[in-house]
Amino acid sequence: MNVSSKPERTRLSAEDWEIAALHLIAEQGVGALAVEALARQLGVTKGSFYWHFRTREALLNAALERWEQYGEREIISQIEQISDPRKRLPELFRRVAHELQPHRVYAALLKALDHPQVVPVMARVSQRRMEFLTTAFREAGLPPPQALNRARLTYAAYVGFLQLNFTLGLPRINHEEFEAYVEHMIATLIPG
Amino acid sequence: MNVSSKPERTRLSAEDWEIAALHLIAEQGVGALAVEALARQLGVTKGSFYWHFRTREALLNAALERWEQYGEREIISQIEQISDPRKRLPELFRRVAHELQPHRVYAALLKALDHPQVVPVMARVSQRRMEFLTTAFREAGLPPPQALNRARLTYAAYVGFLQLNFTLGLPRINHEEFEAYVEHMIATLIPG
DNA sequence: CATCTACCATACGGATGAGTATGGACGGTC
DNA sequence: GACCGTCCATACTCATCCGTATGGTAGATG
Repeated sequence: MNVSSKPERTRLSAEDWEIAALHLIAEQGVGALAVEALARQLGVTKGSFYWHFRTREALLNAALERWEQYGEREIISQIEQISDPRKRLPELFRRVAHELQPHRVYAALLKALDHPQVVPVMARVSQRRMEFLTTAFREAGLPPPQALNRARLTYAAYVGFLQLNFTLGLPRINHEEFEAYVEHMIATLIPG
Repeated sequence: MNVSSKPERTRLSAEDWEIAALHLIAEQGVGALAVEALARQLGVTKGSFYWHFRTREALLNAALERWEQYGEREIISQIEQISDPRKRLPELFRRVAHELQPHRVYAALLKALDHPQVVPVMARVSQRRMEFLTTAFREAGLPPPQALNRARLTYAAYVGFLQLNFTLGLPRINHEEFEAYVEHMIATLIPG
């Protein structure tokens, strides 16, 4: 469970590089993903990297693919197991609000949409979430066209919150105030 | 009315560089702001740049200051001249939705919040807009705490929409569908 | 124990971009 | 028309980072 400080004389695998890359992306963004910096952080040199990957692009693609496969879908599948459809959306809102850590990668990738490699990944992920939101709003009682627009509005609020919070830290909001904000979101966006 | 193609043998001023920098930021982001690239685009070389500015950072700061001073505040002051407070918010929503071009710089800066120079600028601008929104929601009939949370929600939706639209182009939405979305936002977020 | 393979270090080449040094062109001023 | 300040070109240096070439080591295998 060491992070980076110890020399830790163990050989590395491609997975190690991908995971380390995702951590670095989450903390410093896609632009900070440099092979020599990553190598230093892992206690090795470039010689190691270029044995596992052909290029820097290859690492980024592999990390993105890993994130899309493993780092996702848990929340959606958990919410889907809630029997009462009307309780799903409030629960979704509260969970996302209280477990923001897994969303750091998404927030970082959101700021890197000028890199052509991340666009298709983000398009797929966002599309899946949007569709999930849309059906959830339909099940909550909204007619189809309104459900789609409400999903758009909700997802935009989610994305904007990530930006304003992680990187700008604008709301400058304390804990209880944040709870009130979440409940306000629920009352405003969820019908019934 | 030439843009950049003609040699155009006129001397440049610091303002010219700042304006060109803002255009480049709006189109390609802060990361693409390189002095040699800007010089080529303006038909000169680096020698010109380093006469007007001491460093690249200085140009970025000057461009950001210019944007904060001139490129802003028009919308807010226009909206404030609407006599009926309850008509201000719908009008604000519709104007912002139909004049997205001036928001490109804001969207680009939103993705560059890891650069320490842009953080204070964005903090000030976002803070001003948030306060304007908060009072607008109060004037629209919301009690103060709810007005603040509604402003947070609205501004997050605005920021998220910029991200999902300009760079991801996710909604893939046509014109009439977009109009319906704007009206849905108005109906959902504005009381009364 | 010899060897082979997976993993890594070292040392390079090449490209890019920031910043510096210096000289030249051009218009206004006396 | 000589002079001077403004604006720009040219030609460097320096640092960074990607990618390559090549040799070395540690553990498994026969």
